[in-house]
Amino acid sequence: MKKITSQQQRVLDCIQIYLNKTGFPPTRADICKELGFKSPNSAETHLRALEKKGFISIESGTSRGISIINNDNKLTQADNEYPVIGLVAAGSPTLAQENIEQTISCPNKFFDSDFDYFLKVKGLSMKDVGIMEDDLIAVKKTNEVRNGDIVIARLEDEVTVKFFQRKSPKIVELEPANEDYENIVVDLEYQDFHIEGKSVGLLRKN
Amino acid sequence: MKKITSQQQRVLDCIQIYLNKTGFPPTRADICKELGFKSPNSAETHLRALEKKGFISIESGTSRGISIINNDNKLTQADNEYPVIGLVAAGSPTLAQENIEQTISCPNKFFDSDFDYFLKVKGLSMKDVGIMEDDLIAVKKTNEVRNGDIVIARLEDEVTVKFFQRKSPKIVELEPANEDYENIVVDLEYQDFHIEGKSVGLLRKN
DNA sequence: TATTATACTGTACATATATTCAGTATTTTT
DNA sequence: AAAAATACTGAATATATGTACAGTATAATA
Repeated sequence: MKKITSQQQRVLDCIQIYLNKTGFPPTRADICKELGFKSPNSAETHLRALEKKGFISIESGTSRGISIINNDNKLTQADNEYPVIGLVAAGSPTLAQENIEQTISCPNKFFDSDFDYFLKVKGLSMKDVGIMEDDLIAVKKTNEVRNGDIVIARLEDEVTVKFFQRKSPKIVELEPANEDYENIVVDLEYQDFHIEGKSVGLLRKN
Repeated sequence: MKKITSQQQRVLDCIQIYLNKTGFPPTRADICKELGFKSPNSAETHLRALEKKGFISIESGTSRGISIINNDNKLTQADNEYPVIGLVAAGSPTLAQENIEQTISCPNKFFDSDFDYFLKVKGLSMKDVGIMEDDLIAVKKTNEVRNGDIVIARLEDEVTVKFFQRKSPKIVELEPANEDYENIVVDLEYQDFHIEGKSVGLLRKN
């Protein structure tokens, strides 16, 4: 696929938005109205460029005969149902009671990594990295985590979301992103500690 | 949903098949050709019946202005491609250059409201409400906003994300959620100001 | 039984729309 | 340095298309 200019991308984008909104492609005039062009030929030349580069196809002599060519994954991109699990824990972890509140339909490769469920955040212990109350964290179940990862960890009966930091073979520190909260030092030898998974993304509805 | 006749079902199927094949809806003549009718009015009356019964909507005076109304849970609950638009502006708005970086496949009803595109955030002017650099805001294109809404606004040549607050008929205030940034007072009489849309959700990949 | 909905053919026309031609100017590529 | 691509305005036009009007006929409904 050849490279696209910013203006051509705007036109392509405009077509997609128009399609999403109306269910059918725009006319040249529609594109002009949307992007502020004053001549239908402005849209026309952009469309021709997009066609030449293989981003769209244009059916000659056909009104609204534009279709966006999807280079790769399209029809096989089935959605999965992902459960939303409530984190009852407050800033310092309190409870680990998992209850599935709902499911969300979402493409498999929605985040950069695959994931297993959404976790609904309680408390503001990670607010400085933009994780707010009721946000949904996309969690990948794994215990392979690195220093600096945002992890979902269970300490005794309490589940929490924090930065992971291994201090020594037997000491792990869970660090909040909020100066009102304090680091949690975990001694693996004497405490029941488990990494549930790590955050690979975030979803917020408002 | 009212009951459909077999001929009307044939027409509805024809529209869907045509859409799948071409990417845009058929004309009356297309339907006639496909189903063997000899008058465009045959298609027209069927379309009117389908519209009356709520299966499709028809945009008056618009070529190929047919869209199939999704009676929710369908097997073909296809995702839409939503463009990701880069916001080059920093905390205080700097540039309005829109460049689409990618598209994201996402279910239509992913957020509580429908939306038109994702906006990639630059700067930290809304960090206190958990909107961080490179977050993707789901934007619904509208200019109907209320006080307290998170809006995407254009002031002169600069696009920014802020809280919306109407102070008087001619004065609007754009308020950041970060004490390091200051409110922007807009005089609608003397400044070129436009509401691009409002935030209906947020997506973060990490 | 009268009325409405369904299911067509056929003609006609206003307008919605694609598309060409003529320009101007800047940027990128060769 | 020349050629091609990009990025427009503006006007003109052939045709693609929606849509109304005039009929005919049968089935469903009130």
